[in-house]
Amino acid sequence: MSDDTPYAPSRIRALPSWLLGRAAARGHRLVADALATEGMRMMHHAVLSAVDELGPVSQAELGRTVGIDPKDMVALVNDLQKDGLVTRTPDPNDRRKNAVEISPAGKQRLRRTQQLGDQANAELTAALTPDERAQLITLLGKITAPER
Amino acid sequence: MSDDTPYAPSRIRALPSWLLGRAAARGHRLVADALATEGMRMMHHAVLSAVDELGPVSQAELGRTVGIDPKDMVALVNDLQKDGLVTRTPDPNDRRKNAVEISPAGKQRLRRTQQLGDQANAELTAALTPDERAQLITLLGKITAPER
DNA sequence: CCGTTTCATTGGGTTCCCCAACGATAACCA
DNA sequence: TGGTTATCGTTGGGGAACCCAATGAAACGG
Repeated sequence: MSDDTPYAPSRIRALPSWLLGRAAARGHRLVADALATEGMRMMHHAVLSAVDELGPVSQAELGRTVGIDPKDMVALVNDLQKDGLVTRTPDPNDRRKNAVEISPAGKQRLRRTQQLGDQANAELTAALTPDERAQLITLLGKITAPER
Repeated sequence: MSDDTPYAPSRIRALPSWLLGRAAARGHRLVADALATEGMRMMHHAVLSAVDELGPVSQAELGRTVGIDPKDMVALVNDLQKDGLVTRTPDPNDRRKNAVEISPAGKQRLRRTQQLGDQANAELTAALTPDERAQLITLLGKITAPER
C-alpha cells in the first residue's frame, strides 16, 4: 500500500491494537448474544468447557487455564453450580481446594453452547476464506503467545 | 488440522473470538500503559487524533467516527478540554453543536501519544514479520468491516 | 406551522479486568 | 520437629469500556 503520506485518514484505525479491539468487540458481541439464548455468558462457557476438559480441577487451576481472576471465578462457579452444571466438592487430598467437576446436565449444556459458539464464530469470520481464517488464527496465536 | 477428536485440549482457545479477545486485551494493556505515562487513556488519544484529522467537529460526529457512546464522549472531551488539548466552542451555524478543535498543546501532546501508540503496537506485533503484520491488518479489516 | 430528527448531556446498568486482604491449609526446610 | 512460606477459596474495592433510555434545546422537513 505504501502509506507514507503525511497523515492518513484516521491514523489510529490502522493500528493493530485498534483493529483488534474492534474485532474482539464484535466477536464478543456475537458470541455473547448467542450464549445468552442459553442464559450463559462467555466466561460461563469458557469455564464449563475447561472443567469438561480438565476433569475434577481446583478453581485456582481453572483460573490459570482460562485466564480469569480468582474473584470472578468464585461467582462463575457459583452460577454454574446453582444451575446444576458443575459440582463443587471439597478435595479430600487437599482440604483447601474445591474439586470442580462437570455434571451430565453440564455436558448437555456444553454441547449446545459449543455449537452456539461455533456458529457465532462462523458469522464473525464469514468474510474470510477458510485459508484466511486459518491464517488469522495463526497470527493471533503468535501475538498472544508471549507465554508470560 | 482435521480436529474431530472427541475433545480437543481447550477447544475455546482455538476460536477466533477467544483469540481476538486475548490479543485485544494484550494490545490494550500495552497501549494503555504507554499512554498512561502522558496521563491519557486510549480513548483520549483516539478522540484527540480524530479531532486533529477532522478539524472543527461536533461531538456526535466524533462519536460516530471513533465508535464511542455520546455519554462517554462528554466525559472524554471534558478531560481533554480541562487539560487544554482541545477547545469546545458553540457552533454559530448550528447552536446545538459544539465545535471541538485541537489546540497547539493538543497537537504537541498528540505527537507524543502517537509515538507511544506506535511503539506499543510494535511491541504487540514484535513476533510478526512485516508481511504478517500487514496480513493481520487486512484480515482484521475484513472482520470489522460489515460496515453497518 | 408542526412533527421529526439531531445534539449535548445526564442517568442507569453490565461485563471484564486488576489489586489487596483474610483465614485455613499445605508445603517447605532448617 | 517447628516455624516460615506459599497456596486456596473467598470477600472487598475500584476502574475502563460498553450499551440503553430520557431530557431540553435547537434545526429541519413538508
